Amino acid sequence: MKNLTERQKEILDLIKSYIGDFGFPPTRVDISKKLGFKSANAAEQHLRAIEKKGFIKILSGASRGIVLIEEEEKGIPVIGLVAAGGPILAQENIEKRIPYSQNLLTESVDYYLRVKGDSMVDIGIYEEDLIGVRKTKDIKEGSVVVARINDEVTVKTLKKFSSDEVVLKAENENYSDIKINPSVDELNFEGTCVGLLRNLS
Amino acid sequence: MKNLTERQKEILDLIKSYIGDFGFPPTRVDISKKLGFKSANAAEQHLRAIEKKGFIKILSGASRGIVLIEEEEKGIPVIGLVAAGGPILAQENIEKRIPYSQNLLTESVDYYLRVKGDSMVDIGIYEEDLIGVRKTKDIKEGSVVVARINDEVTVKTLKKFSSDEVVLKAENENYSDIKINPSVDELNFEGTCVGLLRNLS
DNA sequence: AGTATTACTGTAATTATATACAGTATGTTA
DNA sequence: TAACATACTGTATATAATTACAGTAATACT
Repeated sequence: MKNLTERQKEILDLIKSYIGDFGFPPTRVDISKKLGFKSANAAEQHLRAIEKKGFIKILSGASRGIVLIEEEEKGIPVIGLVAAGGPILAQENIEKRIPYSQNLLTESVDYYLRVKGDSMVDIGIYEEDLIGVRKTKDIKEGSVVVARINDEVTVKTLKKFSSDEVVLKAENENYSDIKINPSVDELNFEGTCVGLLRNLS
Repeated sequence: MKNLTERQKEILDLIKSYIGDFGFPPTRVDISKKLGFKSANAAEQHLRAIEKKGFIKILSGASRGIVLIEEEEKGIPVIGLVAAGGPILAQENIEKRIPYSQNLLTESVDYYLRVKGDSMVDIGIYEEDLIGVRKTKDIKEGSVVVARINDEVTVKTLKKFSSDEVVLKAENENYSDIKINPSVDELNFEGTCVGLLRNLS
């Protein structure tokens, strides 16, 4: 997918906002009026260029037959199992995507991670829950973090974070703390947990 | 807003599903083809009838100029505190609304209810969580329900449901079961809990 | 019995729309 | 330097689409 020129972006944005306003795409004349073209053919040729670059599909013969091609990055990915050795957000880990939800969780979420195991039940995080994760390096002691220890991804509370020792706490009395020496084990923080979703019944 | 006839509903549904498929509304000819009309005017007259009843707006002169009129519900309501004496979904109870497009839970949700108190912590439902509620009379023992007892709204697990006794269980060992005799106390089930949202951090 | 509503067919006119073809001009790539 | 992409104007035309007008027929309401 090639990059659009400034003008082409402008036209694509116009199409999107027109659809937002009216519920259907603009005609070539509509576009030309809004952008001040004196010929509808200017719009036509822009549309063809945008189609060629893969951002829209023009349905031949149909009036207003402009179909927006969905961008891949639409919606927040839901991660099921994380395959060892790769990044969390690798395509193979993405179960599905759910529409952006800024209004739902107050902080912005980069992805949802499906919880495996019962290590966090004491703070109400259960198996199969989806936790909303925000990718950030700015993690604090006391917050629930997504950590990767030697390629294994885990969700725990960050109890202690210093240069010579990191302690991750499972919120379940049956589990004991995980103590990590960062110079021995490979430790990465993938993000902080900012919300939770659960499907009941 | 008058009621639509069966045929008119069929046409309105067709319009909605067509928009879902293509991203723009159908023409009169499109509608006629799908429903087997031999004259596009059949569609035209149905559209006028549907417009007259307030479900769509026809933009004169524009091709595919059918605008769906949104029903007043602009999203799933979030209920904070329920004022005594009124219905849960009364305007005064609605904190905000979450757009349908952002529905993250698999089952359909009629509203979200903000949890007050700690009576359900043992199954991971905490104060300030939002539970997704589905309005239904079809409730089962064992499921988490939203009940109204003498005008007070509460969230509990339905433990026993028979004609002479209803038992609601708080999922917190510090609380005891609520036993209700339906012939003495007024009991209504507002719905079942189908999901949960939590904002962390 | 008369009027209105629903649910269509059939024809036709007007206008809305897509789209081809012929240009002009500028800047970028091979 | 030729070929190509971008960014338009201007004209023209086929066809897509709306929409008016004239009917038919069944059912409901007053």
